[in-house]
Amino acid sequence: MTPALTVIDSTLAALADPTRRGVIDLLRERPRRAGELAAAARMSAPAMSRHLRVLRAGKLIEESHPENDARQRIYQLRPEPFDALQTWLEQVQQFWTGQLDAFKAFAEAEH
Amino acid sequence: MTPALTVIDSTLAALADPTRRGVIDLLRERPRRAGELAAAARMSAPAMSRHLRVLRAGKLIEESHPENDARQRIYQLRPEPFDALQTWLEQVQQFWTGQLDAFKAFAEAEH
DNA sequence: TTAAATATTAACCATATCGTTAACTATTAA
DNA sequence: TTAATAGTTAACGATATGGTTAATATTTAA
Repeated sequence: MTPALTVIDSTLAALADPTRRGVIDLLRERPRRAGELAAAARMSAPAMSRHLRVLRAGKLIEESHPENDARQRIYQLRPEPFDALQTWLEQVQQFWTGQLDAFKAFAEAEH
Repeated sequence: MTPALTVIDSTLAALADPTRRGVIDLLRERPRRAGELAAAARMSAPAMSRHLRVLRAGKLIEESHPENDARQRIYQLRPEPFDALQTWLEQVQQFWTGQLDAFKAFAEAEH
């Protein structure tokens, strides 16, 4: 069993949760504070905090502080894991061309 | 919180497990029997059977019987969920162009 | 300097997930 | 028709996941 790359493992694990995909959707528009995200998900701050930790660990988001208030944490998307996932997806999708090849070989053998 | 499409929910949930991604990788080459997949994953047949059920439920794979032996079940990949996932991924990745727009607007306001 | 605000980590609980072995169904082979 | 084969479903246990509230920094405001 070829182990799929560990990189996309944390990415897919992070994306498997609907709350975290909701965060991704929100961050597509613009960076947001942790509190905003918790409110948007109608969820306690600690619960969101842990989701953000998972997204951070998978490097899907990054954290920063606004210059005026060091208590707040602003989160924004990072493109790399999505790029890596897309690369893997494209590989998988090539199975279809492989299917064509297999059919071609089958037709050859058949003739 | 915009709920991300339910379609990709079962897809991502299915892909979040490394064993199931291993199955996907194997099926990229060619269709396989349930028993082959269990052996490749060094896992009991019941365990693999349930992974296959998850992949089937998400329509990532489909089942068929060989014409000569109706006991066996052959599994092969289905492209649709991967296509849907790629579409979602592309939408997410457009956040980057959005970021550029935001920067442009910021620069305008700055001038 | 004391209180409020922002967010995290800690502790806890309910449920889901993933593996095992045992039991069962369906089909093929002896 | 009886036994073997291929696979699934059932039952169970260990661990992971995701939510809650309480406690803990840390920074800002009064």
